[in-house]
Amino acid sequence: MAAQEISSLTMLLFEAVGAFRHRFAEVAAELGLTPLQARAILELEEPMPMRDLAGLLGCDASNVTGLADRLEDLSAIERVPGTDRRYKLLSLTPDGQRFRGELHQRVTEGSLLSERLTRAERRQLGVLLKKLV
Amino acid sequence: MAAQEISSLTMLLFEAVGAFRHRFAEVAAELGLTPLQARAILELEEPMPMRDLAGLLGCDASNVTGLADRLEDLSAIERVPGTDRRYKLLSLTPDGQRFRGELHQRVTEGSLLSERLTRAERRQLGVLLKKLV
DNA sequence: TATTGTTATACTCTATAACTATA
DNA sequence: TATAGTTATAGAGTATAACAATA
Repeated sequence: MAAQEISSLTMLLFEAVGAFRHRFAEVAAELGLTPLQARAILELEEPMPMRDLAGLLGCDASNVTGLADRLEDLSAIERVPGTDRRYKLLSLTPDGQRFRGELHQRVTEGSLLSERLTRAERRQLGVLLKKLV
Repeated sequence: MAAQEISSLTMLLFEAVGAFRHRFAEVAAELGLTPLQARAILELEEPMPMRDLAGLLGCDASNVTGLADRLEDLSAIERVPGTDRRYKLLSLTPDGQRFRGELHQRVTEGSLLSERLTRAERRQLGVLLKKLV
């Protein structure tokens, strides 16, 4: 039945992401980062307003203040003024870029995505997930 | 490049699950449950040892003690002895079954999984996620 | 010895509400 | 008025370590 199907699939999604969450937390910890800090660094390919980062992280904007503070303490980012003076853009420093490169590499190494899925399946998964965000 | 692909897909997975997390938290709150309590109730289709539930929830077994305590306070579950006296099985009560039915229904209503994906795509997503857990 | 569950604890993540500054 | 960011706070989730009971 359909109802069962949807909620079972929702549970399955939660279970699946759990495995990634653990591995990701390990990788982040190896670099002295919390998982959320690591996610932020990976999302900051380009400088972006704090509010946009909150959107990508799926958390309230108020939480990004402290997150950005700690990333500044780590010399990973800096706040740069936007054209509109209300905005502060978060921009990776050279140290932040190095964090980002390390994260990319370590997240990739031994990922379930490469161990359990073929390239075609990963592409398929990407298409499906993009429809959901 | 492959490295980029894997970590981008990982980030996408985190972003996608975020939308579900918010909706799920709302539904749980409507019933006076925390998201984790709601997940536990949905996982407990059959009675299972506390440790097994920890596995499904992706958290340390130590956290299930307090979780089970609160679900007992809500009359949603009871601890029943297993054959091996070390085990305690968590079993839904009639109240717990009602919670479970409500959760199934509300999680399904207006789910992104039905709004954004076709039936075939949901089946596809299910196959891919099962390979990852 | 090994495994299940419990307790205590500390840290991380998260939302809400009230605030300031800018538009 | 509306929006971006900040601050303070409380609640939820999480792992670690040490422990008792059972196998």
